[in-house]
Amino acid sequence: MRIAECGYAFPEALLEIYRSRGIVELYPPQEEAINAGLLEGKNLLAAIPTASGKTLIAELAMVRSILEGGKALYIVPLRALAAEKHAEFSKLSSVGISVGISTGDFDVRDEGLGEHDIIVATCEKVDSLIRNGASWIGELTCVVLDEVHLIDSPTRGPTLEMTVAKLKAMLPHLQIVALSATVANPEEVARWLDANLVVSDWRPVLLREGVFLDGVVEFSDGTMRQLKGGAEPISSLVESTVSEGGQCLVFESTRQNAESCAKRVASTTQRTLSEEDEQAVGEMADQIESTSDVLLVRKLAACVRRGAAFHHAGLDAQHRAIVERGFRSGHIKCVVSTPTLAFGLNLPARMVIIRGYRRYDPAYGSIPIPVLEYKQMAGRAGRPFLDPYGEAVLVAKSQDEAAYLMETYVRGEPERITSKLASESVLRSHILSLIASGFAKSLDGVVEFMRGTLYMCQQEGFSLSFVISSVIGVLEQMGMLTEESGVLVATPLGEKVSRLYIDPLSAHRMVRCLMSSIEPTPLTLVHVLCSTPDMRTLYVRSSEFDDVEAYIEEHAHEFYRIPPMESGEYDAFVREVKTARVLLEWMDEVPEDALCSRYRMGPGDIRALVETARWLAHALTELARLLHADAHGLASVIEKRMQYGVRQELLPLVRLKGIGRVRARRLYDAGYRTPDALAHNPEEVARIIGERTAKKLLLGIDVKGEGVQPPQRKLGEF
DNA sequence: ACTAGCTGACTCTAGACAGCATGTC
DNA sequence: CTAGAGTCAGCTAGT
Repeated sequence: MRIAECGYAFPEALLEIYRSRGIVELYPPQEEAINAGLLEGKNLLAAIPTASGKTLIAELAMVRSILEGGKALYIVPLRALAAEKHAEFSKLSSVGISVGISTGDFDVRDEGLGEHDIIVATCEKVDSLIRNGASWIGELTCVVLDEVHLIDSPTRGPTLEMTVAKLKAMLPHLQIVALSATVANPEEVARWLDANLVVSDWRPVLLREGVFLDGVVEFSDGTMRQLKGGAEPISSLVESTVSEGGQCLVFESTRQNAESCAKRVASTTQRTLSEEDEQAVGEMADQIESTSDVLLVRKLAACVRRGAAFHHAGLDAQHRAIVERGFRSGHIKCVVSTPTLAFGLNLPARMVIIRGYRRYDPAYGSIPIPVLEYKQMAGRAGRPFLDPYGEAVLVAKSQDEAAYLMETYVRGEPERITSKLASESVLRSHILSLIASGFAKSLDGVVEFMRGTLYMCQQEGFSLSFVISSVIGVLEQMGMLTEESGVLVATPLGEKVSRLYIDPLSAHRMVRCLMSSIEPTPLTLVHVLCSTPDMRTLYVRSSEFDDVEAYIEEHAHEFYRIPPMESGEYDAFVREVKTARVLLEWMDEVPEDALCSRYRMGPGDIRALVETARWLAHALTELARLLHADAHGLASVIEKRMQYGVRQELLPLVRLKGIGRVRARRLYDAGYRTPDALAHNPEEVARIIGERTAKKLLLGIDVKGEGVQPPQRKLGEF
């Protein structure tokens, strides 16, 4: 079927956009989706492989919906994915469709958001927007759920499920288009969504899957490939692909393995670099080196310079972006990644090598990854239009293991996905929000609402009411819900907690600390943040244990509560304290590279930690305000100090655009304490922070003392 | 007296969403 | 539904 003959009269301008991208004929799964009523507003679940044209299915549905006068919402699981989709849909601007994005770190102003035709957002953000009463939600006519199989995740799945249930309750005529990887039970999910189902394993590029053992790859179709012998397994696989002009993506299970593998592979890729590659790769390496002195970053630069790279969450966003761009442009020949890339961005390669098929899980030890995850990774192999085929290879070390891998993964079927909603810890937060936002007014109301969830579809005849009533009881005890003449309502505290989007238990911890008699210090408050379930605490190595304990003893009077040493809580407490200590050092201006080497973390880890702490510090400040607690002032200072990583005396300076923790400290030590003081001595300021920065800075300071003017944004600076 | 090299016990392990109001070195 | 790479102390054999 041609896109122009799909039975819906799309405007010529849109067809022209598609033609220019080479899209004329629809892929078979896309045709099936249209036959299943996609363009008649029917709900649809498409369970099809990566790269088989999911995005176009969603796009056509959204565009149709908008042409009929509606509005569309595209829900993704990751911020990086939101940015990617936002960029992609922005191409529709030439047909008059505008696209907005809303995630925690990037937001096109909230009121403005509703004016767009398509809005891309993470599911947590959508939930938050609903809780905060964004009015444009009511205008939606089409919602796309990207990567719905995420519903299986114990941590993130329930949010998606509840958000969908809320949307369905608010908008009975909403068209839902769900996109999923191949799973064992798509019918169940389709039934939940009341959707027609399209299942297909069609791919635009041939995919061969196989297992590597002792220099030979055995593919599932029975063919074998002998590799040039001798070399280390990954290098010989990389060699075979790269020498023929392809690229490789390697999945490892730990960061350390990823780094050392990238280093080994780099000596192979180096030999294949063309002159142009060398030039491009050298520039990227210089760019990476210029940003940071951290050992990890230098290692990365060294790999990139030789045409390989590693990719994991210890790198911060800018480094990851350089690696991703370098790989897409073809100059970086091989990327070795931890699971960061398994779910995240769309980075296809001719060959995907799965080296680490086991993953450590604190509860079970080392366990094999789910088949579903393997299929996701393998599906990355083969770039449409660019590669003649794709290959996915698992690496085995013995005959037995090879047979196991072939059986389990290559020939195996992916698992069922199941709702993870029925746990008290996730229900706590969601039940509070149901009552605070008016979706339910009683125990029965909550139970009734739950009928709209996947959980109730999968567990028919099973009741959640026991857990729900116990959770309501807990929320009442915490003072977040009360019953007034038979109707459940949220207290002002409960209302606030729901909007702040934190776990009620986190809020409860904060409230108890704020109401206690202790005279709080920064450590007291930062530790409370670290003791909440919303904060992921750092691992304490056995070699660090004594040190942290000594710190606890020294600061014993500053903690709101110290669990007894024999209790099961004590280990968790030690982790909280270590985490608090790192954050306090950040707020005391310890340099990034010192933190990285002292605690064996990467810049990305620090950024993530600080970001979470700042979010919780904001919540703490708001709760202190609500409760008129004495600690409000201190909490608010901590929130700002956390944001910038500075001592209190730098706060006036750091508010200025272009001035961060390092420059602010230099200026302060030179005697400049306020923005005003800077304006009076431009020459010396220029000497301290450099001329260009100083010029940009002084443009923003109004000498007459009327404060800071809106900054002039420079285009194309990056 | 010193040390390269080996052995075995022990250690350690992936990722990433949310508020609010604007911009690092 | 519990692995495997890395690290380090302690030992030995060789210089």
